[in-house]
Amino acid sequence: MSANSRLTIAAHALAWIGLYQRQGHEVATSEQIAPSANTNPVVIRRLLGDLRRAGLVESRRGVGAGWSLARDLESITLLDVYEAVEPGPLFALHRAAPDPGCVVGHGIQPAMQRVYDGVEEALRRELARVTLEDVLQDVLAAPR
Amino acid sequence: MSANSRLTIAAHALAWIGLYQRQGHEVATSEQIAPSANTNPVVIRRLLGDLRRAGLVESRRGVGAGWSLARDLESITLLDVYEAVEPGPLFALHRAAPDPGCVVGHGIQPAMQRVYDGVEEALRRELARVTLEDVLQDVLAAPR
DNA sequence: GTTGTCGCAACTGTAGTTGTTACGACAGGC
DNA sequence: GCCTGTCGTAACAACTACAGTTGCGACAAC
Repeated sequence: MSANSRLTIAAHALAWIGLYQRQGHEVATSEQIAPSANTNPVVIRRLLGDLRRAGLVESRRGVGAGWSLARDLESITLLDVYEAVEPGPLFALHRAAPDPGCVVGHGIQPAMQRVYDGVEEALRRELARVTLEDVLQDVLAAPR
Repeated sequence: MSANSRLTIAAHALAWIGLYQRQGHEVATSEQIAPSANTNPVVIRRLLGDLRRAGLVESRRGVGAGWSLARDLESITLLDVYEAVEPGPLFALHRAAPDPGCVVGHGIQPAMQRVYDGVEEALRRELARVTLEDVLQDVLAAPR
């Protein structure tokens, strides 16, 4: 289906900034992060812009500018990141409204919406269980 | 994100066939189902073709042909339908492989894959809880 | 004023989904 | 044998989403 990697790249950028700051640096630039994720600096800036609007990171402009975490990695869950970078619902209802004169067409949308609400809730619970600190520790524990 | 309605339309078609058969008809045609879902018969045939490959419906050709359920609505869960019509994973990893020389780039993919496996498992559990009989009953209970 | 970086708009390329047309394959009725 | 209705499937266009790229203005430190 979607094959959308926004959440992956956003988590990558946050873990990178967190690790970089622990090594004593103040800020990280999109030009530093981009090669690690093998993408373009503008892609990083777009995603970090979403995260800034959600209050997860801060940016400074001018010479010596860059990005820094607004909250600890322990306090940021993947659900926070997901909500910041993924706008729409997981599953869509009918693109064009079904026939309201048909019994099925009339009742199917609320029925499916209830199911989809439950599915999204389960997905959110699962994402909320993992913090970015967990992700970073898992990354650092990877075999060389 | 994806805004993909394949699961919705597939469930709609199955509920429609199930209800139609309970009204005493042998088979339903894609031309009958399509107007109820407000889409094209070929879209219905494509989705029902996926469901036939998964063993959920059967099709007959020739005059008087059409589609019929291969299993009871009670025994078909939305997970069965999801697996039949949705090919790929929910979240993708990096489109281009991250820098293996960077600590984060090296360890991020297995770390995120573990998270995504858990999320998909939660989604599957949730979809498996709902049968198409549940959906049809919910549809029939909708206010007029 | 020079420099380095973000902020953002514009455009392209690629892929997935949907909608549509067309036509062959098949099976039943005449 | 021919006609008819339906599936099966290919081909194509339209639309959307995301990724990638370029360009340039805004801003702040020096």
